[in-house]
Amino acid sequence: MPDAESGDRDPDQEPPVESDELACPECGGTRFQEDERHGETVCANCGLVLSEGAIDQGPDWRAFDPQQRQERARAGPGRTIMRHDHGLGSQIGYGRDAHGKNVRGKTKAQLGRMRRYHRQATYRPGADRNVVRALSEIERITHALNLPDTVAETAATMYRRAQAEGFLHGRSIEATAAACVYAAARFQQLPRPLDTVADQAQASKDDLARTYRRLSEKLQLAVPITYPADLLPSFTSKLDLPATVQERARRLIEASEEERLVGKNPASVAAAALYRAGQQLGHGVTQKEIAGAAGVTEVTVRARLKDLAEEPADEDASKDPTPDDAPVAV
DNA sequence: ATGGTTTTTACTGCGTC
DNA sequence: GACGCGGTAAAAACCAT
Repeated sequence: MPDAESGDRDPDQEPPVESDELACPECGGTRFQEDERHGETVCANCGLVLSEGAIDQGPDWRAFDPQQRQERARAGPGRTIMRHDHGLGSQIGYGRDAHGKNVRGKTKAQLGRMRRYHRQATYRPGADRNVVRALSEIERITHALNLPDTVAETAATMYRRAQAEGFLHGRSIEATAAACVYAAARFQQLPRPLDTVADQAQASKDDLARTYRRLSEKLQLAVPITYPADLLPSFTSKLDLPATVQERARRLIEASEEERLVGKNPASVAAAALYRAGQQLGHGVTQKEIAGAAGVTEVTVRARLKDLAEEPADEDASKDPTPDDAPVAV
């Protein structure tokens, strides 16, 4: 039976509910203040500016058909962290001036020179080329892990910070990029196990673990701990289990004694919970399958089964009031 | 480096299909 | 006999100090 206070877990930790999209990379806080005037989002806890220039990324015009779209478009795509120049680079075009007239002769030659200088000035081969490589690696890993673009963006921000602080010296871009994705995923409560990330990355697990550790030290990342429940969705979809199993697994974890689960690999806890929930609901998966999905061994799953509650916590009545109880007007 | 804890590896036995 | 499951012992990995 679950104890009375099982409803509110981790009393010492702030409940990560205020913002379900983001946690502050500095302090892990999840409460944010919007500074409209400056267009900034600021962590309410430590004051770190999380995003600035929070401009409306969409166009300021509307188009109702492709022709209007063509006519009204003035600017290129929106600002994005996923380009080495944030998508804001400028280019000097060919052939025509601002009035649409052809340019020739002296002016044309001048434009050519300007183009060359511009290119040389804006595209710094060293740093930017590496950023380009890192960003494409971040994007690749993120997608391979079925993580949303917001994770890639957080990872990209982290990577830039890492580079700005000289973290890259003597370290591989690939491992650092992967470490950023791993950390960013955890920040957004969409953790992936370390070895799952390593599988997709161009780095060994050891390499990734070491790099991640150093990275979080260097950037003072307050990465929130991984809750087993956060891993459930990923495993559930891997095994094609119904949502009811996932929900029951979540309640099984809730009903368990917390002391027995701390320090244990959260993936193993999630795996055991899904296994037991599946059994109880007649959607049996084998220990082998669930262990494979979670990246642990069957032995470990069995060990966790002993730590896990036998029966799920009480149904959260407030969440979905059962229609049967509702008074029926005749 | 060290020592405590957790996880993995390897192996065994039992029941079921 | 193959498979799933449960267990154990020892080695390996991990982590804080």
